[in-house]
Amino acid sequence: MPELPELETILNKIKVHLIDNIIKRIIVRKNNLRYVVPLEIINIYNKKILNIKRKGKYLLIRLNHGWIIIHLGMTGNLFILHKYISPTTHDHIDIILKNNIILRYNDPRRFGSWTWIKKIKDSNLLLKLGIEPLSNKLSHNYLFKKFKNKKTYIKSWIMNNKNITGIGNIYANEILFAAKISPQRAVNSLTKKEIIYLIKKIKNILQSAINYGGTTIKNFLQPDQQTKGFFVKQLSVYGKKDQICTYCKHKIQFIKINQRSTYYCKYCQI
DNA sequence: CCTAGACCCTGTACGC
DNA sequence: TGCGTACAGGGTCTAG
Repeated sequence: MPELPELETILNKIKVHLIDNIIKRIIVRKNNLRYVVPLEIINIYNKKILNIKRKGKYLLIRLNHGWIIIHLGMTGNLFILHKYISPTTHDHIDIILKNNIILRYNDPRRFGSWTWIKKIKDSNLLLKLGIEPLSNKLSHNYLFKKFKNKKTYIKSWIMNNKNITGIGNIYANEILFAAKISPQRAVNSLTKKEIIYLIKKIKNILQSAINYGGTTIKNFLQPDQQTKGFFVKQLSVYGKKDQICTYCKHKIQFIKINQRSTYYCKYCQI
């Protein structure tokens, strides 16, 4: 489910409730997520939250003795509750805050993870991550160097978090449509002009999706547990197999690339 | 190093 | 309506 724009939306909505607040305790109802939830998290009592930020698709909650690292996997969601509500089947973790606000983690498929690290530089998960797509590090020079002699499909490449963090399947499809580049192009075949245009579209699409509060296909809801992500109305190709391309009126194609659903227009995307 | 494929888990949508 | 199957926004691990 959640890619960079959804994570950014969640972060912006929850941080006002978390920063400088005190975690009274953490209730873990189910600890077998992608990784077993560690005791360092279960045993947190009366600790102040110093900061919270996003890196790629991870949320990093800073306490004075370490960091809680949250990944939402495919179906994870975080909600702010202003009063206690009985948990439902997949409400696996509650962070109980001092003023009885609760940050609740729901994740039906349990592909998400809650891990603990003492220092960022100790974290294998975080150190392997590539550059932030909305930062200045995403430049023509960077991509040109990385693309050299590589035949990887461009879609696989931009979705690989070791290259660029935060771009998942929905936005990879949308970005390549906007950039007019076929998802099956080998990265070393892209021209300078195409790379520059691609970078522009990566930034445009992600920023626009953040502005719309993310994309709700199935179950993504913003932390108020009611608001959906309205970027879904802006989608051009994702989920639109056999529908008509708005530019050329041909049908949107559907193929699989590395087992992931891929939608594109074979006339607009070269 | 790289890539493809299996796998983790539950919910749903669809065809018969 | 009920059942079986395929598929879903993520990432890791293994084999080749």
